[in-house]
Amino acid sequence: MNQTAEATFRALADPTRRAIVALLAERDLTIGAVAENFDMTRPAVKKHLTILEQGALIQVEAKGRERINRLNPQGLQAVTDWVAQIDLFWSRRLDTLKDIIERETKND
Amino acid sequence: MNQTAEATFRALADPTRRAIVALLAERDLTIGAVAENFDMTRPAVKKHLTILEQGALIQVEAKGRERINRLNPQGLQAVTDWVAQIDLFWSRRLDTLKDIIERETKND
DNA sequence: TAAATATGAAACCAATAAGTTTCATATAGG
DNA sequence: CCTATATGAAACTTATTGGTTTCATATTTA
Repeated sequence: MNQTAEATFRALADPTRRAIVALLAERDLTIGAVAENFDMTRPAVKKHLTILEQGALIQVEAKGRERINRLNPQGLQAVTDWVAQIDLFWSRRLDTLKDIIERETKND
Repeated sequence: MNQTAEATFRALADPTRRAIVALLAERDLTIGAVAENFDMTRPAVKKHLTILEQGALIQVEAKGRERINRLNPQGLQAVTDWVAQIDLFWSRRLDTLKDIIERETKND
């Protein structure tokens, strides 16, 4: 597991941050616009956005005095990749079990 | 997002717990056997296992005085489902952008 | 049945996380 | 230029988390 995946899973642990990801999947938003969707202060939302950026889940583009927050699919890919790796181990194991059963059946 | 997914993301936030999931993808293990793989006390590992169970990432089977910990693919599925939903929003958005560009091109 | 083994659970501690308030800075607009 | 707007960042508070030690309980097994 690389450093980015570490930060990515940490970022997704919080429900507010997952909600922000869902918001940004639909449209790019400034920090203030994101904050309007939550019952907390703007600085709190800004902290969440920083953690999402560290987890490569969003990218931030400076545009004048605004900061445009945009979803970065690479972060989600890191999650998908990790799950796929676990699934691979798991399926190999099921295959082994199937082999064992088939071998035993053949010996009947 | 349902309650299980909430607990699942929380469970995966910790690197030790992700390592436990990777271990259990290869073979079922007792609590003690899991603990042998980490530089921490057995009670600490047991706490991690409890959190993984709450997140539906593992299932625990009592067998005499032992507790067999087994991977539960349903927990991973919850993660995959969430990512797929975000990807869906994102791809819809790209489609919309593509439509806009095509429409503009047609007007040239 | 007594000793060893595997686990459960409570009490406690230090670090981190999530939120707040407050103030500073940079850009837009009239 | 002056004011409003959008954000940055520090300091602080409280709750949660991840870990420990300690002791109790339930099964095996000699």
